[in-house]
Amino acid sequence: MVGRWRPSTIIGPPRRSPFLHTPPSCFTSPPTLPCMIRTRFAPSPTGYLHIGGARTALFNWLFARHHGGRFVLRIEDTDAARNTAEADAAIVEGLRWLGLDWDEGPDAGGSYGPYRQSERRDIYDKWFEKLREAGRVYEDNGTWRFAFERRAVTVEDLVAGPVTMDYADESNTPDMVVRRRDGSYIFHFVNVVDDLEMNISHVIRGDDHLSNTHKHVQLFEALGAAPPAFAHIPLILNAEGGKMSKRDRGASLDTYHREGFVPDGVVNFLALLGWSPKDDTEVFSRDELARRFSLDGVARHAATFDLAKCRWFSGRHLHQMEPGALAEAAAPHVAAAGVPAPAPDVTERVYSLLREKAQTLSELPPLVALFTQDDLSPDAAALEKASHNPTFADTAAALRGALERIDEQEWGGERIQAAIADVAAALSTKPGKLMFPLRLLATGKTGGPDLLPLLEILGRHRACDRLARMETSLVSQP
RNA sequence: GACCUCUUCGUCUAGUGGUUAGGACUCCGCCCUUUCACGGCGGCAACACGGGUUCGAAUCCCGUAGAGGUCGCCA
Repeated sequence: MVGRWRPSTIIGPPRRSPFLHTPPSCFTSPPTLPCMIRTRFAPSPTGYLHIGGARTALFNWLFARHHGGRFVLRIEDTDAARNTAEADAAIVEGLRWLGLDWDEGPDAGGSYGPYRQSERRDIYDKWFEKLREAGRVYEDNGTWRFAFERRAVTVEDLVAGPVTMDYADESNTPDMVVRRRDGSYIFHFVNVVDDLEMNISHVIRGDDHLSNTHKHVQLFEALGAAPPAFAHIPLILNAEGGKMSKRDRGASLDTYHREGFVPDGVVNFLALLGWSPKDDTEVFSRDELARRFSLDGVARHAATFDLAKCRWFSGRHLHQMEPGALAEAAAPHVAAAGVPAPAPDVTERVYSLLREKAQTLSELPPLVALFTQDDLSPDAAALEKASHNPTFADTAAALRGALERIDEQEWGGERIQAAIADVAAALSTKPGKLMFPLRLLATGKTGGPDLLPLLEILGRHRACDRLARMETSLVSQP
């Protein structure tokens, strides 16, 4: 495809063509080596990391990692009025939680810093002077406007393809303010200067910047630089098909953190929201995504956010977690729910039993409670099941009696199973028929982890104690 | 309003002139099972609309409608 960027073909100096932007240039030498891919995520700290921003960051990260390039974090905090340190932290925390590590940034250093726009004033002044010397800006009521070339400009977008804007039509494209009365600079200018100064090779950003790109290309040209390659990724829409706003559930990334979504699952979900591997594979690790990611697979159309599917991806990744890692990840949620953590010696067993029962970490506390809380009371469904079983009282008594007769030293899955078989024989029924009543007695729930291992982990004393208490609650029903 | 972009099951998507339009989530049914899940099998469900081009169009062209974006001393 014309204008598509091919690493192997980029070997000489940048091509200069003021009105047809052909991406990208390779600034580095020696020219025989493929040029360094450098992408950046440039959020404005507004108090939270938006789900769309998170995906933009992800795509930039995936592209850089795929090509062995560098991923840069740059904070666009030129609007002092609404930027705060806390807002700054929210973005960093969000990216860390997703596992998107950056090679250069405010806290990571790098040779293109500083990485906060509020600290780059001198750099902007320098480039603005260059613009003035070139006669491309003029003063207007105290501000400084950039004079566009009044011609058609075509951007070869790596996702959208060629997009032409006719700058001869001034009504749509008035010369833009680049410098405010107070001497500060506006977004378009600082954004271009920073991408230029930081040697960004590929600008991967939201579709909402597609129309801005023609302005940026003109700015790059006026600054005497070859523009980077551009790739505009489609926006994320809310469940109603409208633009995702901060009011929408799930718009802020920390929601997923708080609600116990597994970060790998969220990454997987986000990657497939607008990008396709072009086959039927759905579940990817972060590394697999990086290996397979390509701008060719990025869709042109916006995608509607579906929380249920995100939950499913979380579940798929949760099911694959090692019990120890799962325990660690679940611990804060378990603690927050006021549920005691399992004893260290049984932690891995507990979590390997619970692993496939949950899709998110926040579903785990009530399941962990089955192992660590003895003052459980039967839920409504359990009460109903027991009350509808005319022989429940007899069965319960027999089961409790049989388990109580097991010697402390012999307590274990096999011995319990034998006891159940004895009761089954005495009651002329099948052992399998007794499992459900026993579950009701042991947990007060109609569902849950494997019963025998659960009883084994509980130990004879706690198990029998529960049986007795639960029998009272379940049998004394009207 | 002008300009730019988009439009395949409810949702995420595959599909680049010839397919029974495929997969996934959700939902429903069955199987597995000591329960709940997991898993397996099956089902419901889509080419926005109208014109062309073509032997043949989801795929190419034109138009219409709808949606989104840009047009700020916000980013």
